[in-house]
Amino acid sequence: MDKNLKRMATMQRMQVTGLRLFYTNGYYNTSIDDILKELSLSKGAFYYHFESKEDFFIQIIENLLVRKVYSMLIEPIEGHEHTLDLISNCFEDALETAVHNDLDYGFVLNNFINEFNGRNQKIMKHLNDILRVWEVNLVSAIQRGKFNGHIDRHVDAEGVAVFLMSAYMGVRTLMVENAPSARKYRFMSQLRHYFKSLEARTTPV
Amino acid sequence: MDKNLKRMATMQRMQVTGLRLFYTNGYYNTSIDDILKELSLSKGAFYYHFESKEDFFIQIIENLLVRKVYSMLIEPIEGHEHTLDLISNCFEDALETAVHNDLDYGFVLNNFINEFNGRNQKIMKHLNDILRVWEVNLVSAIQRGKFNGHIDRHVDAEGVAVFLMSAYMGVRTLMVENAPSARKYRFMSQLRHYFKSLEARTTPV
DNA sequence: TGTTAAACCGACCGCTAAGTCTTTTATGAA
DNA sequence: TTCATAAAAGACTTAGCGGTCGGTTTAACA
Repeated sequence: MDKNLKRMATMQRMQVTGLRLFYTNGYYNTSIDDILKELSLSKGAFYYHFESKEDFFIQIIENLLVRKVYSMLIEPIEGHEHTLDLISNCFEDALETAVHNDLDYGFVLNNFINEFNGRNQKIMKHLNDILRVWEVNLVSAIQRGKFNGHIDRHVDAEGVAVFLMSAYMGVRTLMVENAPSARKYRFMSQLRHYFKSLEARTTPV
Repeated sequence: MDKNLKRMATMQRMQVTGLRLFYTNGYYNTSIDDILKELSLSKGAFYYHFESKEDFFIQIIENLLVRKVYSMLIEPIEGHEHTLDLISNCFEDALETAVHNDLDYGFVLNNFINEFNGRNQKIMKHLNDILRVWEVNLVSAIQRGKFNGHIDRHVDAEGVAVFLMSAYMGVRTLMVENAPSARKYRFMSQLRHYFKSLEARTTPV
C-alpha cells in the first residue's frame, strides 16, 4: 500500500474511534489507551501521528465533526423550497435518528461545548466556529423564506435562528434517557405551531 | 459552638465550594483536594463527613441543586396571575442573571446531565428527578392558564412544557461565550412571539 | 481539671493517564 | 537484496487522583 495512504488510513481509524469514544464517555474520561486498545495500536503509533491529545481532538473536529454537523443540520436546509418545511423536516430527521440510536448521548456539539467551556479556550474556539456556521446558514435560510414570501417579512431572522438553535440543542439533551420518542413528538408539534406563527399572512407569490 | 452546628457548618462549606468548583470545572475535572485546598481542610475532614466523592455530590444535589432550580425556575411560576407572563418573567430573570454573571458556564442542571449521562446512572437518576419536577410544575402552570382562560384550551400542556424546557436549556448553553446579552434579547422576543400564539382568542374571564 | 469522642490532619497506597524514548518491524526505491 | 526511513511497539516517567489510616487537636461535660 502507498505509504501516504497507509498513514491516512491509520489516522482516520484513530479519529473515527476517538470521536465515538469522546462522544460516548467525554473527552476527559476517555484515555488515549482506550482508543488504542480498540484498534490494537500502541502509544508509539499515536504519538507518531499526533502531537498531543488536544491536537488529536482538534483534528477530529476539523475532519469529522464539521462535516457531521454540516450534513445533518446545514445541507438539508439549503434548498429553495418552503424554508420552514425544510427546517422542520431537517429537525424531524435529526431527532428521529437520535430516537433510534440506542447509544444516543445528546447533540454532539452541545456536549463538547459543555465539557470544554471555560476549560479549554482553544478547543472552544473551534466548536464556536461550527455553531456560527450553523447560525449563519439558518439566518440566510430564513431570509430566503422572507424573500420568497413564505415567511412574514416582519420576522427577525437572527432571533428565529437563536430560538431554533436553542430549542434543538435543548431537546436533544432532554431526549436522552427520558421518553425520547414522546418528547420528540411533542417538541415537533410545538415547533410546527411556532412556525405557523411565522408564516406570511398573504399567500406566497 | 455546638458540635452538631459545627458539623453542619463544615459540611455546608464543603458542599457550597464543591458545587461551585464542580459547576466551573466539571465533576471529573475537580479533585477533592481542589475543594479542600480552598477551604484549608484536609482529606481526613472530608472522609470523616462523606463516604465518597459520589456520595458528596449526591448530597450537593439534594441540599443545594434542588433548591436552586426550585427557587429560580419553579417557585416564580407558581402564582395565579397570567401564566405565560409568569413564565416569561421567570425566564427573563434567569437569563438576565446569567448575562451578568462573568462566571457563567451554562445551566447547571444541563451541564451535569451532559457530564453524567451514560456514565453514572445513580447520579443521573437524581438529576432526572429535578427535571421531572420542573416539567410537572410547568405542565400544571399551563393547565392553570387554560383553566383561567388565558391560554387557548386546545394547547397541549405537555408539549409546551417540553418545548420550553428545551428552549431554555439550549439558550443557556448558547449564551455562554458568544454575545449572551444579544442572544438573550433575541431569544426572549421569540419566546413572547411563541407565547402570543398560545393565548386564548377570546378575552379571559 | 481530666476524660472522651468528635473533628481534623496528612502521609501513604494503588491506580490511571499523558507523554517520552528507545527499540523493532514493515515497506518501497535502488 | 540492501538500505533508508516510515510506522509501530511498549516499557518507562511523572503527575495527579480517590481513598485509607493511625495519629493529633479541640471542645463539651462530668
